[in-house]
Amino acid sequence: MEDTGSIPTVRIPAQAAEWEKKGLFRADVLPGRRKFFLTFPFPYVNGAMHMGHGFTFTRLDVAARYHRLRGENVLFPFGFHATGEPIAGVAARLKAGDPKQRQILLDGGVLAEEIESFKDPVFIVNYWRAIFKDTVTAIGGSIDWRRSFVTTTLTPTFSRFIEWQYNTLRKLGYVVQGTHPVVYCLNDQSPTGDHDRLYGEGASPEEYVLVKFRLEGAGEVLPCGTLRPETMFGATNLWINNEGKYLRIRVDGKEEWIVGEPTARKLENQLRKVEVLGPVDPKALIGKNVTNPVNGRAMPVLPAPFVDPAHASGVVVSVQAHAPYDYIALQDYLKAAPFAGKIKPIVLIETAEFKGTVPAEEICRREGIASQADEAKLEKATSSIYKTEFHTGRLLPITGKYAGMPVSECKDRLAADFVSAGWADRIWECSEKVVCRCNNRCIVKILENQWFLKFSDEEWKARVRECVAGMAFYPDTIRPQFENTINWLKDKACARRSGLGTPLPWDKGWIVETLSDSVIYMAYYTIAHIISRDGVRVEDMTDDLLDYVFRDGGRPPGAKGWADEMRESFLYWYPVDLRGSGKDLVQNHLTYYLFHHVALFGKKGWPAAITVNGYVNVEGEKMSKSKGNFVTLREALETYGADAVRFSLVHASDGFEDPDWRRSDAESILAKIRSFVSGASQIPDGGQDPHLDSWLSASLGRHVADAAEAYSQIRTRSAMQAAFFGAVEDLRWYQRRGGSNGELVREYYRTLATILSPVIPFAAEEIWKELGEKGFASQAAWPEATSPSNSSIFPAEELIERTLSDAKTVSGLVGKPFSRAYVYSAPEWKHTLLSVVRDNAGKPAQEVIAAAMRVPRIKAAGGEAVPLIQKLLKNPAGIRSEGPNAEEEYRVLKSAEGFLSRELGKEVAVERADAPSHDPAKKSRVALPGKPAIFLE
RNA sequence: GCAGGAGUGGCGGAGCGGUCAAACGCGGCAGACUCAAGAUCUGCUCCCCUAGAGGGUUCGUCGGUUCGAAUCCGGCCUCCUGCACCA
Repeated sequence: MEDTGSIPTVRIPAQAAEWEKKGLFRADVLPGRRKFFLTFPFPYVNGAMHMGHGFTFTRLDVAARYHRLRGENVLFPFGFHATGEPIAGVAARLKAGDPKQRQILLDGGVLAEEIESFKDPVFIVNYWRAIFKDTVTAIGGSIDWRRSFVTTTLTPTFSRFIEWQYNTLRKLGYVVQGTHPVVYCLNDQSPTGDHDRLYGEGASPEEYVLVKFRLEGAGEVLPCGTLRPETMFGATNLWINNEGKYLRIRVDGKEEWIVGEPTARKLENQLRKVEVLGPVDPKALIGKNVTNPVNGRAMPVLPAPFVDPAHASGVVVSVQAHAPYDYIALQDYLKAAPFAGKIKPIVLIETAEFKGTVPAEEICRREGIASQADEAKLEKATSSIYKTEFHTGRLLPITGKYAGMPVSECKDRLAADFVSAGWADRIWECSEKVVCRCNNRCIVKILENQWFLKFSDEEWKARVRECVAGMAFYPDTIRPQFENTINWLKDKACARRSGLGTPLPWDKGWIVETLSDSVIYMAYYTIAHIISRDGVRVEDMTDDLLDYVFRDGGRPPGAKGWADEMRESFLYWYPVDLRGSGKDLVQNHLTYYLFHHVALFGKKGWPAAITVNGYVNVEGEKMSKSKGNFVTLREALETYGADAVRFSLVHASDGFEDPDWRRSDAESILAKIRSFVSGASQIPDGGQDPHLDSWLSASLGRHVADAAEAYSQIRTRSAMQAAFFGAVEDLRWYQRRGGSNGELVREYYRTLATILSPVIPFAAEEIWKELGEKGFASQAAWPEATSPSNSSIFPAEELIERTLSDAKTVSGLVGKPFSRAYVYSAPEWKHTLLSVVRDNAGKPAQEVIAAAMRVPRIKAAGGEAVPLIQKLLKNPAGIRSEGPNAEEEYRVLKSAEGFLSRELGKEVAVERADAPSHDPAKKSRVALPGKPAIFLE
């Protein structure tokens, strides 16, 4: 990507500039060397990066840097996404002089004099792209920038790559043309997605059965929309809005229908031929009779102000017995028109719950529903009856040949029968009222000749499942979510009529839609640097050539050397070893990513691992501009610096819970990092101490191993707990204990600088330089695993820590001043007794006691031994771990006399409990292995 | 509504069948250092008993399995994510 030049942006730390200048993160094919290829979902370039981007990105950058320390050849590229409507929309709104859009840009940090330029979508793309690149560089992103690009025709070679992708998918039969219902705005002439809606988010197209009730005499059809065709056997009357507008129309050149006014256009948009014959006065229909097609019964048309003429056909069939709305409405109507009293509910479904009752009447009685005004209750009652009847209901004999069938099984069959008998038709309607942002009520349109990705294809799905089974997920708990998404995924429209992007190569009126051109661009990264280096021309990137590069196609005759290099590069870098994103992309982008990879690349190219993270909350709340807790990454970097931002983000969550980022944490972490760095610059040297030195080395070894384990699974919080908090705490303890081996401590810092460099690379480099190391911490090798020189080293140190803590507790509890402390280490027979109890774990107390008494030294202790055994048996926790033996314990404590004295500020004497020189309170008797007795005097 | 995930201290969160009052971090309290503040260091920090190292109660909620449950199973409540032509 060419430099975008002079757009003022984010301050780049000198260290980051140096890494870039030295090309530390440029990765090229190194045959034989293990590689690691990871990708971040390229951001959509229409606004600043925020903490959410920062979190997902940092987790990946940490992984990149960790794998680099592991000696792998790591490729971490970064691209930009511009496909779709929003960018074009910003430019268009600005051109139209929309003041809101202008304000949004100003709020986003755009200078007033720059606004004019935002009328050009290309400028918008370049503007944000430059800021993104600088932000990513400033946060310490270890990116190979040579491979950057932006989607859409702005990068003609990328567009060519997308053309190849779709040509290939089509050849493979995965792109098909279809006809599909969508929620649609006739005013905007486009599908209305959730985000384009004023009301009706979540609503989707739903197919109604239109039952054709014929007017007596004239013979026009009053089609009634219903989702419960089975209840037609119990229809009692029709409802029509006597105040509404209705039309007489001819449908498909045949029947004449009377429908609500909007129905005409709906049907037209659902591939029906509609001829409007003129208006109809609904009042004229009131009281007339219609014939129920399913059973020939006559029933009246009644007036109903609650009927929405714009919903379905605008004419509604009433089922007194099973629809609470209809039941209550009729009760109301009867008050005004007693003649209708002869209308009786007809029960046609039997359930255990409503046996022997008229269900609608029954539920209204139970719920105390008295009028149509009780809308909330009616809604609940309706869905309750529906569920009960659908799941447990059977049709009664009145339904003729369907008698006895469960509702859940016969519903679809019955609808199909009605349609084929000519009794019914179908119409699509939104599952709830949808109003477009342009304030127009949406309808369902059946789009013809739309291009789809055939995600419903079972054979394709089976291979994606195979791919998932072979993949690693971090954390693994998201795996079921992928499996599930594969199961329900249906065909996906992959092209739109407007916006930025790449036209479908065979049907240029369509542009490949934004989620559909961002699924295999990882493969493009493997060749992007060759394209820009050699200035490869679009016309040379033919389908044949790309087949050769990516799909083992034969080498085209005229292929140049760069083509071979591309192929080698692709084969070397693929598959993607790790892709990470927020959890919202699991059910769409990440799953599509798997489908496309499975379709286009051989098994060796299938993704290896995915990591998913939660949403960043700020100060305990979801980040939002209106709450005032929206934090841009740039602002955070300027306030706290890259290391503190990275550390605080990455330390806020391990798995895919939503991390909570707080400024106070960032501040406190910043202080800790500074203190850590300054510790490395002033290392005292006081010589060796064999015990303490080997304890410190062993502790470090443990932290290194824990950190490696955590890093490799992207458990960044745990990694920091080991590599930072744990390690720093141990060093502090070492120094407090009197350890001061300068050489060892330097080595300690050097190791920490290395293992912390994935998260705090800037501090790591600073320490690296401070210690006089050559090169970069970012290029160091992960430390060798070490194991402790002897197994009791940790228990021994824990003994000291515990003894100190106990002594302090006791001294606090005594409540009176003391001048000397005596520490009595447990006698040998108690250690022996402990091991006897341990060896006999699980046996009855009598047996354990008997076993202990067979040991002479224990028997000699007599009366003291038995209560002790009972106590140990009661609290099995105490007998689990193995510690130092009696002699070691005494030695360890004795050697810590000086330390304990310093800490307590009083003279401390360590003695053997079985031979105390001074024990007026007989405290030595309570000494236990691992828990010496303490006496303060 | 459907699918998946989650509910542990003042807070963020470890733990995922027995050393759990619960790692680590934040916040709070006390002490050291400082003229002071900040930073740093050292303790304490669920509740109830007991106060010389102790005991008990708790892990959304109600049940169940088990010698033993925060951990496994079922019901309920609450929250998060997605549900498609939209990035």
